[in-house]
Amino acid sequence: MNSAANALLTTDEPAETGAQQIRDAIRDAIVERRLSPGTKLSESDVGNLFNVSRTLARAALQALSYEGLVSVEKNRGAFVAYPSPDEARQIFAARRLIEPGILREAAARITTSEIQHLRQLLLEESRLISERGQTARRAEIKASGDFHLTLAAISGNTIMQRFMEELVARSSLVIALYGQSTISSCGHNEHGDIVSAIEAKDLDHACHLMLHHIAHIEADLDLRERKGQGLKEAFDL
Amino acid sequence: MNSAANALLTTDEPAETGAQQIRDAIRDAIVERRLSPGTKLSESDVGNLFNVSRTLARAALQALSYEGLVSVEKNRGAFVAYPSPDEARQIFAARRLIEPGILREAAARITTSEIQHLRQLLLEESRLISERGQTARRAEIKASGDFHLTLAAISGNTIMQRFMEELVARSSLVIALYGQSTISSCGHNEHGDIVSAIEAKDLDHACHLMLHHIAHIEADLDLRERKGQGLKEAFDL
DNA sequence: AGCGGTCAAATTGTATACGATTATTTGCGC
DNA sequence: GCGCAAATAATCGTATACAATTTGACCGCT
Repeated sequence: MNSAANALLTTDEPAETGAQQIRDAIRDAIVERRLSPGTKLSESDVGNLFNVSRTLARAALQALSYEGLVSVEKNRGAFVAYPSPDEARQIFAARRLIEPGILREAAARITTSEIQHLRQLLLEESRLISERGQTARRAEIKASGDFHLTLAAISGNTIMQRFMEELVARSSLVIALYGQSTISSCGHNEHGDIVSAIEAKDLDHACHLMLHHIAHIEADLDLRERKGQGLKEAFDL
Repeated sequence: MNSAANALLTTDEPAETGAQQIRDAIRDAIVERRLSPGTKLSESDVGNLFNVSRTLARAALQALSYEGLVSVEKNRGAFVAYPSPDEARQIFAARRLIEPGILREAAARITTSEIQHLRQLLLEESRLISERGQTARRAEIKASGDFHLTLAAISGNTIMQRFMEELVARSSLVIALYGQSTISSCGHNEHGDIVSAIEAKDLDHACHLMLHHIAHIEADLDLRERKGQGLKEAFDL
C-alpha cells in the first residue's frame, strides 16, 4: 500500500513498534522482488541488517509467515516463500472468488473523489509501464497491486482489505516465479476499463472485466513444476 | 476444527512448537467462550498458566492478534478482542461475500464420503443442541462453526479455508458479545437444508440458503455492551 | 575409494535480565 | 475529606544468554 492509498482510507496508529517496521521493510523487498523466493532469512542476519536483536527479527519473520510471504521450518529457519504451482492456483482462485464481491461493494460506496484517486493511480501506472529499467518495473508491480488494494479500501471492509493485501502480495511472489512475459500487469488497460465500468454503474460488466483481468494475469503464468532449485519444495516439506 | 474434520482434509504437521500449542489453547478458550471479550491477557500470566516463559506467551498472543482474536495495545497489554458493532458487521459482510463462493467450489468437488461426513457433523450438532449444560453449549458452538469450516476444507482452497477459520472464530466472539437468543446456531436445521441442496446439485438454492443462514445469525445480534470475567477461571485453576 | 559414525560449527528454540512505559498508590497541601 | 504530584508497582519492549537441534566435516574402518 503506497502513501497515496494510505492517505485515503487506512486506519493505522502512528507509532509503529520495531518489529513492524522490519516486517514492512522485508515485505516490500519481497513484493518488489529484491528478495527472490527461496532466499534464506536467518534471524541473526536479519537482526544485524536492521541493527536489532534476534528477538525482533524473529517476530518480524513470524508475522511474515502468517501472511504467507515467508515459510518458517522448525529448527531450520525462515525462507522467502516459494509458492508451489498448486498454491499459485489457489491464490488466484481466491482472488476470483472475492474480488468481484469487493468490487460490487466498492462500487456501491465509491465517491467522486475516490474515482478521481483511482484515475490518478492509473495515470501513474501507465507512466511506469512506459518507463524502462528495473526500478520502474518494481514500481509498476507495486502500482498494479495498489489498484486492487485501493478498491478493497474503498469497499470499506477492513477485513477484506487485509485479505486482499495478503493475496496481492503473494500474487507478486507467484508472478516473480512463474510469470513468462516481462509485462507483469496485463498489456492492455484493463484497470482503466474497470474504473470506467464502475463509473458507468455497470456492475455486472465491471465484475466481468475483473474476472477476465485476473484470468489474464493467471494465463501469463507457466505453472509447471520447476525442479533443480527448490528440491525440498518439490517434495513439499 | 474437530478431530473428525481433521482426519478428513487438513494438512497439519505432527510436531507443533510450544507457542502454537498455547495459541491453539487460548483460541479454543476464546471460541468456546471460556474467555470473555475484553479479558486482559497478561504475558506473564499466560506464561505462568502454561509454565512457559513470557517469550512464548508473547508469540502466542501476537499470533492471535494477527487473527483478530486478541488486540494488543502498545505498552498496555493484550486483551481478548472486543469487536465493535461495526467490526461485527464487517465480519458478517465478509462471510456473506465469500461463503457462497466457497459453497459453489465445495459443491463442485464434493465426494459422497464427504457428504456422509457432513451429515455426521449435522447429527452430532443436533445431538448437542438437545443436550443441556454449559459444556454442551460450548461444544454446540464449536460444532456449528465446524460445519462452515468443513465446507471450506472441502472446497480444496487452503487459503480460503484459513480466511474462514478466522471469520468463524471472530463470529463466535461477536455472538458471545451481541447474541441475544440463547441458541447460538439458528434454531432451525439450516445446515441440513444446505447439505440437501448440495446433494441435489442445486447450487443456486444452496447459496441462497447460505446467505439466509448468515443473515439469520446476524439478525439475532443486539448491538450493546457487556463485560468480562476472569482469566484463571477460564482455564479452571 | 566408499561408507559409517562421531564431533564441531551454525542456527533455531526458549528462558532470563534489564530498561522503558503505563497504572496505581501514597503522601502532602489545601 | 479532596485533589494533585511524586514515588511505587506492574507490565511491556528489547536485548542477551543458554539449551536443543540440525548440518556439514573429519576421521577411521571395511
